[in-house]
Amino acid sequence: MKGVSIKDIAKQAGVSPTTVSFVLNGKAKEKRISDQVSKKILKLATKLKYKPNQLARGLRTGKTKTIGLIVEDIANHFFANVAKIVEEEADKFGYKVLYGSTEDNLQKAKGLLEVLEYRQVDGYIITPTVNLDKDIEALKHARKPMVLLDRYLPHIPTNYVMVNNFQGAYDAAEYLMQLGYEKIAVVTITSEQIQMKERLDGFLAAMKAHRSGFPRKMLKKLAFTATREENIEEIKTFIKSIPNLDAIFFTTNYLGIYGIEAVKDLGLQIGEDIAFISFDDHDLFRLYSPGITCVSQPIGDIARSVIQVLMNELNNNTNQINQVVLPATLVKRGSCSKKAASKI
Amino acid sequence: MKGVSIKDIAKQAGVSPTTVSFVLNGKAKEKRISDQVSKKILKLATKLKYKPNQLARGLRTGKTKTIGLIVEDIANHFFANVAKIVEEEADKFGYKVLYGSTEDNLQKAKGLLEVLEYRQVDGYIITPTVNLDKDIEALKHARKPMVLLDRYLPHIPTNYVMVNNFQGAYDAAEYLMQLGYEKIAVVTITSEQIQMKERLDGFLAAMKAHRSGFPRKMLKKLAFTATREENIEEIKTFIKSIPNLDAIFFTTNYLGIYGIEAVKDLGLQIGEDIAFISFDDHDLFRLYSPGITCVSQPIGDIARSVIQVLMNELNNNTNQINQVVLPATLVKRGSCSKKAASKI
DNA sequence: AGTTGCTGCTTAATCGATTTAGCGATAAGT
DNA sequence: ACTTATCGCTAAATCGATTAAGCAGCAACT
Repeated sequence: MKGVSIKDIAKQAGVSPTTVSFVLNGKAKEKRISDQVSKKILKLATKLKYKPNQLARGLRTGKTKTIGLIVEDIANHFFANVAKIVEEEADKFGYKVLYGSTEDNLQKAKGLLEVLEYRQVDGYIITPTVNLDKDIEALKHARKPMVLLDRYLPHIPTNYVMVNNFQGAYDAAEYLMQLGYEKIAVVTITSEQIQMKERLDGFLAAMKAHRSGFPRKMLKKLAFTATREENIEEIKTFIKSIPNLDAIFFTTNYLGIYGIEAVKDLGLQIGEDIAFISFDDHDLFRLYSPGITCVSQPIGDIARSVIQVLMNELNNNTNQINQVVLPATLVKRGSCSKKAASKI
Repeated sequence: MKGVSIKDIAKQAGVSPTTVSFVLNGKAKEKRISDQVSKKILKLATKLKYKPNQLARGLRTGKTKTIGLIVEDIANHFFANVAKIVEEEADKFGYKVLYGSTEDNLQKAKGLLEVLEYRQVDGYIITPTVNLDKDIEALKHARKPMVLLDRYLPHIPTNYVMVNNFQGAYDAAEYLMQLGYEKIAVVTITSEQIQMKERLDGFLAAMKAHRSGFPRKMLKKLAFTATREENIEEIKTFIKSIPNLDAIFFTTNYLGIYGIEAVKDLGLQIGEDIAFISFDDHDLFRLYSPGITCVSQPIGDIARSVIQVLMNELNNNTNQINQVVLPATLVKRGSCSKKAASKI
C-alpha cells in the first residue's frame, strides 16, 4: 500500500538515494552521474511508477507546489469561472489550488489567510476585502508571492490583475447617451470596494463629459448588508422617484439581477420603457428577453494573467511589480435600443 | 521568518520535544504529563503562536488534512454552489479542499485522480464520469475514504450523495398531467450518465402510470457532444415535429436553457403556448418571464451530507456504506399554468 | 614519489513532527 | 533491604526527500 520511495529505487539500482535524487531532479550532468547509472535509475523510476512524496519534498525545500485562491464567492459566476481557469493553468505548472470564499467579510478573509499560511502555500491569489490592508502588507513584507484579483488596495503597491472598471463604466454610460437616452440613473452599493468606486467614477466621468452634470438624486447606493428583498424594494422606490427615467446602469451583476426583478415588479418593459445595462455578464443577461446589455469582463484573460504574474513571482524573485489592467467589453443586447439618434 | 517549531517550545519550557508533542496532541493525561508542565507548554504555545507544520505532521502520520473535490465543472451553478458549502463544512473539521473539473472527460478525470493521489489527499469527493469505474474501484480497494457526488456507478457499491432523480422527474411529469396537459415531450442527452437515465425513467414511469403509454417520438435525445447551436436547432425541429405539443420537460438545466432559446426562436410563448419544466434550478429560471418551473436540488443538504459521510469514513474506518438520496423539490412557477382541470 | 585534479559517487545532516521504547527516581510491598 | 510498580519524562528512530561535504580511485604533472 505504501508508495515507491527514492530508497526503493536506490536499492534496486544498487546506488545511494542521493544519486537517485540527483538524477530524478535533472542534476545528473551537474553532479557528474554517469549515463549508465542515470539511465538505469530513470528506467526504474518509470517502471516502479515513482511519484515523489510532496510532503517530504515540501518539508525539506519549503515549497508545497500549492497556491491559495481567495475569492469573494466561489459560487458567483465571475469567480467560479476564474477559479476554473486558474486551476487549469496552475496545473500546467504543477501547482494545485486551495480555495476559499470571503463573502467579503474581513474576519473570514483573515481566517483564510491564516489557514493558507499555516498550510504553507507557495503563493496567493487574493480578492481583498475592505480593510485587509494590514494582512496584505504583512504578506508583502514576508515576500510571499501574491497577486490581487479583481481589486487592489490603493495604499499598497502590489501585483494585481483586474478589469478596467473605469473604462467599462465610462463606455456604458457613453453608449447610453449615444443612443439618445436622457435621464440615466446609476445603482451601486455603499461598500468601499475600490472596483465599485471606479465603476461609479467612470460612469460619472462620462456623464460629466457629455452633459452639464449629474444630479445626486440619479444615484442610488444600496446598503451592502441589505437582504435581497430589501434591495429590490429600494430599487423600485428609487426608480419610481425619478420622473421620465429612461435608462439605468447597475455596477455589478447581482445588482443587475435585483434590478431586473425590480423593473419586472413595476410592470416596466426593459428595452421599451427603460434601457438597462449592468456591469459583468451572466447567463441570465444573455438569455433574458430582451438580452441585457452588459460590460463584460475577459474572464479567461484575467485568470491566465493572474497565473502568469504569480508564476513569474514564484520563479524569479524579483522586486518588480506587475499591475495588469484588462479592457472590459461592452456587449450590446436588446435592453437598450429604443432610440436611434446620436445625441452626443 | 521561520515558523515556531515544537523544538522552540521545548527549549523555552525546558522539556523535550516529545513532551511538547504529547501535550499539544491532548495526550497529556494519557502520557502522564504533570499539570504544571502541561500548562506551561500550552501557555507557551499560544504565546508563540505555534502552528504545527502540516508537512512534517503529514509526512509522519500520512494524513494531509486535505480532501480532493472532483466535479464536472466548477463554473456550473450546481457544482459551484456545492463547492462553496463543501469548503465551508470541510473547514469546520480542519480540512482544506483541492478541486478540479473533469468536463465529463474520462482522461481529465483520471488525471485529476492521479494528481490527488500523489498529493496524498485523505479523502475524495468525486463526480464520476462515464467509464471511471476501474479507477473508483481501485480507490475503493485501497480503502480510501471516498464519496460520489451527483451520480453513482451502478456496478460498484460505494458511498454516494445525490438527489432522487427518479422522484424529481416523476413529480414533474405528474404535475404536468395534473394540470391537464395532454401532449408532453421530454428532452435529454444521449450520454450514459446514470442520473440522466434515472430522470428519464422517472418521467416515463409517471407517464405510464397515468397514461396508456408513451410514444417514442415524444422523446428526444440530444448528442452530448453537439454544440450549443446544433442543440438548439435540434430542439426546434423536434418541437415542430409534434403536432399539438403542449408541454415539454428537460432533464437538466443547460438543456432547459437551450430549450428556452429554441422556444423563443420559434415564436412560442412559454406558459401560454407550451408548458415548460426543467430539472435543476438556475437564476435564469427564477427570473425569466414567466418563471420556469423546475425540479430543484437541495444543494446545501447535498454538500453537507457529502462532508458528513466523508468525515465518517475518515474517522471511523468502518465498512459501512452510506448512500444518501435526497428529495428533489418541484418549484412551481409561471411556465406551466395554462390549464386548471385535474385530468389524472 | 608526491602533489594536484578530476570523476563518480556516498555519508550524514536536515526539514518538523510523531511515536516506540525505556530510563531514573521515588513510593509501595514483602 | 530488596524487589516491584508507578510516575513523569526523554532518547532516538522514523516519515521521504534534498543537499553540503567529502571520499576513493585514477590520471596527469612536477
